[in-house]
Amino acid sequence: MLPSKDVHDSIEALRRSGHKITQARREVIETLAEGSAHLTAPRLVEAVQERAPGVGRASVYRTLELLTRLGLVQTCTLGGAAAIYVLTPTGNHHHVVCIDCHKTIEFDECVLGQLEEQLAETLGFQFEGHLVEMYGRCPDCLVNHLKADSS
Amino acid sequence: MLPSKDVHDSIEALRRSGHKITQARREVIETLAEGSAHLTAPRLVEAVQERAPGVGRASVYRTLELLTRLGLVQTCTLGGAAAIYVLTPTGNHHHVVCIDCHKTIEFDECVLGQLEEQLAETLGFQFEGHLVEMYGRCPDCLVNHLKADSS
DNA sequence: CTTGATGCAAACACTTTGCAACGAC
DNA sequence: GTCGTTGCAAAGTGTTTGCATCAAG
Repeated sequence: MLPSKDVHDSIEALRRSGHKITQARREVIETLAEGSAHLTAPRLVEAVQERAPGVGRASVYRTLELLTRLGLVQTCTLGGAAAIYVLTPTGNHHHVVCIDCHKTIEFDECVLGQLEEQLAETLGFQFEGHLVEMYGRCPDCLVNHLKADSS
Repeated sequence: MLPSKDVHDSIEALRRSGHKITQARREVIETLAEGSAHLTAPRLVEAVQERAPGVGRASVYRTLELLTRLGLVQTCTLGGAAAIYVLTPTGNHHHVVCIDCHKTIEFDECVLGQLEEQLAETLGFQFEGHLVEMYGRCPDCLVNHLKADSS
């Protein structure tokens, strides 16, 4: 996998905010960027240590905390109870999640610009990003669900 | 506090899906409904046990799992790492969160109807609800942030 | 060099599970 | 009376912290 734009942007942002670019941080960022992973913290630890066995659990947690604080990573739940970490240097993220099989699809269409303007005016907020999760049933699970209902 | 519509609706949904209405479940639902609480699981346990000292930790967790599975409760993160449980019998929830002081505001305006239709057509999903979180700085924190920048 | 960051291990916190007893229906 | 549900305590995971060492700038 080529070093993605997200990886580069995140590292630049880290540098600009006065933090050191260490191997541990680089590995965490690259792992997050890989195949738009939807990883919980424990699974991220696993994945990072697979690429770089030397990196400690604690560093992964500390890096997540840092990236989250800097706004480079967003957390979401995809309907579950565990936080999932997503690299989002742009600040925005949009998911469609199947409530039965938990399949997750990302999309880009964003209709929130107007809402953002409106809320900025009403509340005086200055927005930096947003997260949208849409819950429903995918075509496959929809069929099974309807079957189960009519039994 | 009057028994809210959300409480009533949730209990009815529980009953309809064939589950018993126990005191533990009632307490969890009422606690979630109270003052539109934004509680993590451990804080929910505390809050429930304050009203009803007899209710066990495990029952709170089991009730959360059940309510989530039935779609009566949604989880979100408000930008943090811990899941927060929100009673949403309607399936939808919208937050504005300050990334500095974590103040949270709920709003109702929803511009996602059109997007929902569009995605339903493209992906074949049937949607049951959605979650929106908008991250930014509240007016107070915005002032402090700009001050800090120019120092 | 300096100082922030790291890895480790231990402490701490959170969540799940097995099971006998209970209470909603 | 039945069987789903409960509370408890113990087991199992996940997360944080203190500290000596290391390496990025």
